[in-house]
Amino acid sequence: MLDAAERLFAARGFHGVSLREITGSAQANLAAVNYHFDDKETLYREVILRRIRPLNRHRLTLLDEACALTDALPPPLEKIIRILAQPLFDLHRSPGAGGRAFVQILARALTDPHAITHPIFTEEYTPALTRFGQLIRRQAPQLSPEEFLWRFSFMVGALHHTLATLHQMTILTRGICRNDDYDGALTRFIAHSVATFQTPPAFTSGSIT
Amino acid sequence: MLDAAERLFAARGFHGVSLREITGSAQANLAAVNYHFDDKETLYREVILRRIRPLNRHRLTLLDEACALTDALPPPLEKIIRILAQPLFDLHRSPGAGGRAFVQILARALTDPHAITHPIFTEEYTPALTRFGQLIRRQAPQLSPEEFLWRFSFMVGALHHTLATLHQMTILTRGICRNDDYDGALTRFIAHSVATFQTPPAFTSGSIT
DNA sequence: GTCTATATGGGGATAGAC
DNA sequence: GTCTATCCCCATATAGAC
Repeated sequence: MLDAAERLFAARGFHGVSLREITGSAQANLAAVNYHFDDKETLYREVILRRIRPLNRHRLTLLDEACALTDALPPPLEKIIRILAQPLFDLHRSPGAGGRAFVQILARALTDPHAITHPIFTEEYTPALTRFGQLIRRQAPQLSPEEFLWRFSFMVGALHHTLATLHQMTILTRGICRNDDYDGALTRFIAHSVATFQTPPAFTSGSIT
Repeated sequence: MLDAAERLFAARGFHGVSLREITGSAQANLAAVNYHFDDKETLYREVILRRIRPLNRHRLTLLDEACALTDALPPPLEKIIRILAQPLFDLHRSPGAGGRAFVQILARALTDPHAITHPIFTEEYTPALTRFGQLIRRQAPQLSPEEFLWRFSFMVGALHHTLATLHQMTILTRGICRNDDYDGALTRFIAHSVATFQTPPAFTSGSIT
């Protein structure tokens, strides 16, 4: 049931899917949704929470392990960013369409402003991102806080956009980049992000102290 | 009418808005939509086309002018990327909420897979992006085609994600980056993207030339 | 041409049978 | 607990009055 909902919500969004389609696709009956979950919104929330909590737990565990290895120092940039990104790529390629559907929902939620999902992500996703941000920051002390945060936004955008469009890379690039080239995409994303934070501060045409 | 539709579609998506809300907000009556446009989908298309066509015309004009200045050579990277990005930032800050709403719709459409918008963007937006890609490519000959296209995807993601989340940067960064700092965001995006294409191929953890 | 009134279908939610 | 049948509302679209 959650699987069917996840797939349909990913494809057409919250308002684009009816409970009838979901229960039909899950070979359950209509009342089951309102019995097991309270209503459509709660179902949507459960679809997301089921994935997002283990995802961030997993990431933060890896991050703690990496921090333990380097003792007082933050882990290398390359490692932090891999821990941020790899679990998403793994979800995307995991068996069944569920992981990929979730990544689609995630990418959409990060750009949708007033979606029902907004509070969920503010509570469940942004804090984990912030933790990554803090560690990366310590490896990029040459950047002003402002400069750093804009670049962090660029990185987050690149990551989620790339995951959301991964399934059509073959067609978009006329076969040069392949949909299923997870390793290529991940490796290049990591290198790109490391460079993002290592590039020296640019000439600033305003504000900066 | 188009303005009202644009604002509401941006906030809640195609399925999340009813024609009643649109006509109510535009102080028109319900039947007007079906008279002036054929149906809801056509209205949505018109909302998008009204902005996207002038946007890309403007971009391509600027690009042609820039190419004319450098004769046979492609314009500098920094200039190409500014022409790509600045019109979107300008739209975002243009008077009224319309431009910002459109940018929101654009960002969503680029990550939504099966949305109604998909064919529109394949026809009206991707070709312009491709043109920019070709010119940037000539300024990044050291990259393999594959490497180049992944990085191009990162850049496109960073751009649209940044625009889609610009309105909440103040809150996300606790005041360090400001919602209305268009110049700061644009300048940094350009510098970031130039570096994206100038970073040497193979994975290196050293600093950038 | 514009708007009122309505047709027609589908939506979420639920009462009550089993 | 599970499912059927139904309630009631709201959606889009349109026919026909002015």
